[in-house]
Amino acid sequence: MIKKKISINDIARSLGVSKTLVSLVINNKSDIHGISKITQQKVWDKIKEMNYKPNLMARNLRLGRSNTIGLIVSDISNPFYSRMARHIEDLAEKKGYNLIICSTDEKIDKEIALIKMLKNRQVDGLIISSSQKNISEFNTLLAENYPLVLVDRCIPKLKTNYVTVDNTKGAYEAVEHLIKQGYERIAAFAISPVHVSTINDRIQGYLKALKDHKLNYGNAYLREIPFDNVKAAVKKEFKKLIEGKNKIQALFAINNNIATACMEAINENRIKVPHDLALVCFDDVDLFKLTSPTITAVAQPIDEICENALKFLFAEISSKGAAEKKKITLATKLIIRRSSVL
Amino acid sequence: MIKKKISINDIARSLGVSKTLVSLVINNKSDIHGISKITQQKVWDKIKEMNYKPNLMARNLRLGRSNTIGLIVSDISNPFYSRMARHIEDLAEKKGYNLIICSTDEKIDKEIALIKMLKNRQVDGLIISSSQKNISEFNTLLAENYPLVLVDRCIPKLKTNYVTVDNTKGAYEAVEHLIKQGYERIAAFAISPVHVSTINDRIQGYLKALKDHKLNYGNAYLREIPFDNVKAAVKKEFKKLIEGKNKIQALFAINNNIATACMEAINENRIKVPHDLALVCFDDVDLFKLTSPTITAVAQPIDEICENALKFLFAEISSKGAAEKKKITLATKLIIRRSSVL
DNA sequence: GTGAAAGCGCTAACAG
DNA sequence: CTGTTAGCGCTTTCAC
Repeated sequence: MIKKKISINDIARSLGVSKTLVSLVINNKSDIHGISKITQQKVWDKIKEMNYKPNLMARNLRLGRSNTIGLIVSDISNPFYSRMARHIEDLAEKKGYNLIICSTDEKIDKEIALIKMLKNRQVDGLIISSSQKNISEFNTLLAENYPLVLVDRCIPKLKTNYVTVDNTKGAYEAVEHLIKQGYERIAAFAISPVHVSTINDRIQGYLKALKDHKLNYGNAYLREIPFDNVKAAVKKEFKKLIEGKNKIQALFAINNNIATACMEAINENRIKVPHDLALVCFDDVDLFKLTSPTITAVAQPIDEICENALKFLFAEISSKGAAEKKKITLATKLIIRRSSVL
Repeated sequence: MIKKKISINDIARSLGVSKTLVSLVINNKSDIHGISKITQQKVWDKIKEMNYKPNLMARNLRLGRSNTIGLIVSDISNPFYSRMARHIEDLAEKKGYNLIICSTDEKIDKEIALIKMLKNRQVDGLIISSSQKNISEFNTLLAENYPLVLVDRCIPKLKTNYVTVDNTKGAYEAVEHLIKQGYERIAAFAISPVHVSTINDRIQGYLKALKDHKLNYGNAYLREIPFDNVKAAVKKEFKKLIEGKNKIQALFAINNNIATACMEAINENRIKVPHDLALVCFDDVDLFKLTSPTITAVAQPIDEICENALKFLFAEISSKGAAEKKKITLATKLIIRRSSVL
């Protein structure tokens, strides 16, 4: 059995003092309360001797906080989110906060359940890359002044903090780059749910680039890949698109997972990139510079995203949700590699 | 300001009943206490009406648990660990547990501090891929019957649960594969700290394979890359090893990060793989089948690792640390790709 | 300089 | 069937 943990009471009793005194010492408030150095030392000695550790759950209950922040993303094993998680972890730790990480698999209900659960756990603030279509859950959070910042995916009409990148522009630049290389029939593989801001914005960027450059086929080459069946769906659609008279010349993958699946489809079909088909992708992943060929990608400033998100979140936390809501959109960077340059 | 949260007391008062009653209803114990259906319904209605959410921190303090498990790894953005985290998250969630994820950057002191912090937070159990050299911290945990399972990296002499893979054999097979392909001067890039069981075992596997096949240069081609400077160090060592008369013919990268760095070094030096140099790697990553060339890798059964780890951990939790300590070593699988086959 | 007492929100033993 | 009471471990106001 786990040994009975020793509490502040045990320290107090064995020292013949009150637990108030011990608490004051522990929390470095003994000086302002004028507690003698001698007593202070005695307390510290006893704490060490008995190997006392404060119970943070009790402290937090009393203080009405948890020193925990919740991070909700679609899938923590996606390298984009795991890099984000890592950076957030580091920044949070500096302020004494820990991170509870939750994945939704793009399931709206699961996301809502997770938000509720984290609130019930008294998490001090939430960082969410949301799959939500409906904003009512967030309106509730806002009405409660719950510290919240949306990252990656945002909901502009919502009066809350967010930090994202210019997805439309990033996609536009990627597709424009393809056009300038002479490619005309450019397909795009989006991922469901398409209502998510990042995905939708990237689609808009794609469509706008086509239009601005007089490629008038609209969304004829736009495909939506279901989140839970990426590989199979990509393969199937890919096969269709590379056949026939109007077969595509280039492909825009809307995120790193789609790009990876595209590369597999490309290899299976023995397509030569960029000779037979060019590829660009939104999201950069370390290994994209080692694939064959290396993959042109739209890189996001992950560190900056996290730094801003936490700055906003801590402002909310310290103001109890009364901070001015800030919205920031960072720039992406197109990294041109071999998959799009003949 | 955050609105005053409503508590079980508010429900009880507004219903003119005791909070005991409300608590019983909430916890589905009303039937065994014979509380009338009518009263039950009234409670539920009021809960909905007032939008009451139980404060889990208070409940957990009372119950002496947190429904949280701590996961400590060297770096959550390493794909091996992020995939592990994801799977653990899913399994834990099914049992109503959440995950606090912490990265150590291989810093022993940080790991110890994190263990203490998580204990103070009353985390119900710990899953650790430890960088520890000294086992005293774990002995303390064991003496306290703290639910613990080591994953990935283990400390065999410790009487605790662990689940790992046969790193020695995995490395042996990888290196033997190289030898059978005719390569003789095979270097290995390990990563510090080398005392970590997985790394050490892989080194032993490498050395044993050399020895068993009469390659008697011992550790002449073994290099240790510092964890916090992988790319630069790999490049530097790589350059040295591919020059001169005894230049190497093959390279064994001890984990996925090292492999990635090796690939970059290979490209920079315009080395042709596998013609000029073969490469095998411990850890498989999705994108390794898309690199140029594709990379031969020792794959670990991540899902199985996690399933066992959680099975052990929950056994500890439910028995309050009195479960029989289990140790399991799973098999790896060598996935042969182009980087090692002429 | 120090202590008593209240209370954070919850559960559970016991009483009736 | 329902309520009283105690207490998880901690902080903090107020009193001496």
